[in-house]
Amino acid sequence: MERDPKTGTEAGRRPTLADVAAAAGVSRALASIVMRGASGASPATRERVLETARQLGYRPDSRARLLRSSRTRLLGITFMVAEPFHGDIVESIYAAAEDAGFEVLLSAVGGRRQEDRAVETLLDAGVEAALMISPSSTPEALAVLARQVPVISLLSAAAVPGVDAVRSDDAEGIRTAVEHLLSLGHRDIAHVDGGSAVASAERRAGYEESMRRAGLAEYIRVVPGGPHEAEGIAAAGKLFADRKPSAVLAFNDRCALGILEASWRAGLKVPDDLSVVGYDDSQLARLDHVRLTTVSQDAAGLAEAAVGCAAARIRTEEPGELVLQPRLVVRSTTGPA
Amino acid sequence: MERDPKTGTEAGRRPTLADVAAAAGVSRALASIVMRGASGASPATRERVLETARQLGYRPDSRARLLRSSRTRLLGITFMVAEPFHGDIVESIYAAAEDAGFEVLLSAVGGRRQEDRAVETLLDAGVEAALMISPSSTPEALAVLARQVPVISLLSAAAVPGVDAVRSDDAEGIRTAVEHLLSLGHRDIAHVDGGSAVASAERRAGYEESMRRAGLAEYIRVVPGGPHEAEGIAAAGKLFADRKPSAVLAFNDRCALGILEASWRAGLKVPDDLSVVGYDDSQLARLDHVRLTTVSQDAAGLAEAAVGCAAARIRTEEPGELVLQPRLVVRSTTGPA
DNA sequence: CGCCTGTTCTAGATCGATCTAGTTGACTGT
DNA sequence: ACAGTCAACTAGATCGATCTAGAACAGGCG
Repeated sequence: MERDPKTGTEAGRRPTLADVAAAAGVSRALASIVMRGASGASPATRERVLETARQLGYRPDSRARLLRSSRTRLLGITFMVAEPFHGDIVESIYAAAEDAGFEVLLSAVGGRRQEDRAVETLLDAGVEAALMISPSSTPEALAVLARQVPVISLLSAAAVPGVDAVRSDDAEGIRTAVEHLLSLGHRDIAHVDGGSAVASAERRAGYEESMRRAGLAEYIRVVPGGPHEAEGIAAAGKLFADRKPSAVLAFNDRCALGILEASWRAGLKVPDDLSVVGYDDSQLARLDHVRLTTVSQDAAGLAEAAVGCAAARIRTEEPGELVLQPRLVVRSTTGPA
Repeated sequence: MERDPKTGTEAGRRPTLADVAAAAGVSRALASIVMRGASGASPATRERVLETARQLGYRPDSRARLLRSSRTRLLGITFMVAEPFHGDIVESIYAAAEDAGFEVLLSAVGGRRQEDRAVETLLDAGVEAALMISPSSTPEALAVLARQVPVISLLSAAAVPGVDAVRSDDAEGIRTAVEHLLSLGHRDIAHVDGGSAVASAERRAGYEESMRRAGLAEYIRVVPGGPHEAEGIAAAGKLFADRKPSAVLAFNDRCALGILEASWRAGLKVPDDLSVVGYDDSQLARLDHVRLTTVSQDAAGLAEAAVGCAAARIRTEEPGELVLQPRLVVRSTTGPA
């Protein structure tokens, strides 16, 4: 077996804490104290150990660390690869988790792979909490899960005791969108809903109430839609065939994109002939050629709240439900009536 | 501490292998043999141990298993959350890995989080190989990485010794697309390239050669583009202002989508006034309202090849570069000239 | 009966870290 | 000078699995 004459450790193998300790002339325990920044080491030794660690290229083996300590500092996330907005949130969670001193483990849901399998993988890896984006499991399954590990549901209001939820106030989001359209002089404002998707009911209710409060009850028109482009297109077709409104509130960005495409194909100019508002402020909405006016769910804010919520739960506090205020982002798909 | 009278293990805690062994009346070692399906246990004991494990709801702790054994059976993947086609591949890798007996660990690249950080996380978790989708690291960085762990580069031909590459034959893919258009009677076929994106040069070269070979050298027209919708739109604008071709070959699906949108907005009918071909066969292309004719990179095939390649590398030292043949998927955006 | 072969099973070391319970030695106050 | 306090450090147990080496026991054969 080859050995590095300087360090005495085998070549090719990853250096361990014991190697660092031996090279620095201290015990493993002290080296451990230094590596995790705990108190109990003199500044001089600390410096020396850190320096030898750097020289050897030491990186702690997370498996061993996790095995021993109960605090794994690991957050698990389940998400759907096909959902752009999930991707936005995942990116923000990485940032928020890093700031909070957590590592992140991802587990994708979709296709052949079901949510329960995804969560199981995370648990086996030893995560301290599971952040589930738009969980599709039954309340019962979530409740069972929540007994093993703190569970935070993102984007959907989990009516399960023991499961915390972080989401934004959908009714309020829709209200700001309606107000924006009103201020532009629109009155004939239709809504394409999300069908059976999560949060669809809340958004529809928000739309209806906002319209009524503005004295536009007679203009209320809800067209059945869904969370994907195709459903937006179909809904737009129905809408145009019936009576073209001056503005449409879509269930989400993808649905709005469908409406935009249907408009272009029908030769309608946006926003001159039709104003369109989406929901989510996903990457899609921000693309140069779309520039969709949309209600921002503030992925960064949601992510930060979710990570904070997880951290609180791990400390055995009781956070419960957290509702963020959404914010309207005006871009180029809305204009005067 | 509460104890379950039946099993003798503490309530609330996850049962360990020792608990199972005690409950079944065998040694830990034997229980281990049974759990991992190794030989050396009588059928009767095997059955008994498995049954008690099931009753206790035992799940092996992967951290402990991984710590001890060098075979972690863990594959790491780096990918970009914002790329739909990466999502397709990730889903397929999950399936392929499961069939091959591997677990999958995801690490997202993008935004604040760089590729080297993402890979480091995977290494710390103990993956046996790293599958990097469209790696953006420098060849030097990849080479350094490859000395620590088998690295498989997906979608881009890594010219780094020690790094295996799994990709599809881009020139061939473009060729089949050109032939499809020729058979429909098209002659004025333009190409919107991918700018500085990976594989852009290969596809452009494939286009030029196919055109020349068909005796259509005079029709060769390459418009600078890029891998996103906005760039497709801009290129289409330039193309239509100059002289509208009868068909366009886009660098990828997102670029093709941009061209489609520009066409709709310009009042052009697809495929009557213009045929459009994409590349990737991502989810985007399959959406009902898009139905894009595209060159399929066969995410499932790539994933399977990559996982197989990783498995081979882990066992020994062989594979090198693997090139798959792409396949044209004809949908609704191409028609007779 | 004794020797050999092979199967079934177990004790104990081990992976790389953390954590508990000390030990050591310097410094303080009376 | 002596007990008491505190910071700096260490030995050894520990987490939950795997793995090695060898024990116990069966059956087959001369």
